[in-house]
Amino acid sequence: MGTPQGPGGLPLAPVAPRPELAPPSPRVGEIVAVAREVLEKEGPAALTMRRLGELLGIRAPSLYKHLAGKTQLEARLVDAALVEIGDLLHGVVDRADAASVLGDLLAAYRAHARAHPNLYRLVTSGPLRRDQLTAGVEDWAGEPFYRATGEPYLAQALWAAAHGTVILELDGRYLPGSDLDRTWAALTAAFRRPVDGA
Amino acid sequence: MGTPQGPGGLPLAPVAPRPELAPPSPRVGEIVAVAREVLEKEGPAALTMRRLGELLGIRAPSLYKHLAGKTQLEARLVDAALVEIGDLLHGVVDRADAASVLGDLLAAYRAHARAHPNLYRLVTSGPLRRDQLTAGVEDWAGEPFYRATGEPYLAQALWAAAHGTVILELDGRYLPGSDLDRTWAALTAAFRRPVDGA
DNA sequence: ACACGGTGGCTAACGGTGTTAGCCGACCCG
DNA sequence: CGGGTCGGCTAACACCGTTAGCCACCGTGT
Repeated sequence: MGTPQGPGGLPLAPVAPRPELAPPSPRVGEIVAVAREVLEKEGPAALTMRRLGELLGIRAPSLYKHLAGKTQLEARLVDAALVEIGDLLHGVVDRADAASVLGDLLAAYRAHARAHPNLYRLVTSGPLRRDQLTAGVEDWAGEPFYRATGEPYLAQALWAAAHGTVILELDGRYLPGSDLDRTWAALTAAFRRPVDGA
Repeated sequence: MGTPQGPGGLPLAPVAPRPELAPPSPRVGEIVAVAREVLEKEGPAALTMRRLGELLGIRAPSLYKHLAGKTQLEARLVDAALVEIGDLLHGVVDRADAASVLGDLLAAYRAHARAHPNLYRLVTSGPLRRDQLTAGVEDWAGEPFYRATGEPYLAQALWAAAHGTVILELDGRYLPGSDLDRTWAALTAAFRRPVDGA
């Protein structure tokens, strides 16, 4: 079984609908935007209700007039980030041909995570409160891996492997001096091999 | 290149020395033991200086007579856990033959993480403070992946993939209803393939 | 024109966290 | 018997998320 192909030898077309996020009130949108900036530029420890208030010219308790709590705020960030990464990866798969999908997909996944490490960590680590998220957004973000592999469990394994590889990179867990490009090449080769053969 | 084999067709012998943890004072050992129990049985949120003091019949500030701080305590836990998992995985590789190493190794890794989810999370997530750890313990714990693959970067990729797959499992991140055994089978197959061929 | 109600600020406060300072009793050793 | 170290204690600090309650403003309906 090779890479799944739609008409013209292309990878599978998307099947999950692109989710539409509920548009937040202007003030909420502003808060979420500031929160994202704080998270990305100052790190997770700085993502504090008081810090957000400070940047918004407001006291921390006033934030609760707009948001139910910090976890809901984080859910908004996760929501938006999932759509963003879903768009990115779908676009990559759209543009790739059967021979290069896998490498392109992994490269894009890695690049995005490295460009937004704190956001990536927020999205992917710890238990996920699905009830706080927009329905379908998770499927949308993960689907490119299915489009690239054509088999749901291989897709999950690929996604999980990519996640593991990138999160360890972000956290600096590899042995010092490692050439991470080679690690990624080894990972890509492992998942490409079944495609070459058979 | 197939699975690396030592004399008799076995996987590579260990090369990193098994690290010897500095024996803590009795009281420190007691604290670390209680901390581990709290972490595993009550979760990371309960791993609190005050909670530890309570269980030890002591006030939280008194803990600082024995430990430099919470991060050092966590480092002790990580240290011990790394040795433990290293022993486990080395033992698996010792007992396995070339055909089954990979599957056995991944199965053992997964089983250990699922048996101690909170400890596993502590060990593997977030930035690693190498200066707080016993030298060599990281190498020791990771080496079984090298022994099973014979190539350092393939070993890193395999470890990373295993980590990603298991951490998403622990955090309940896969789509509801997924048969995780199949995901693991897909992962194992991806890394076994290069061994079969060539 | 006036009262009303919602919106979105505010302060004060609570219970929780890790951590520091400083006190002091007990114990061991010279 | 004196002194030092060890290991407990209380008080306190700064910070966290969060709640309660107050109030000014502003748009709307009568």
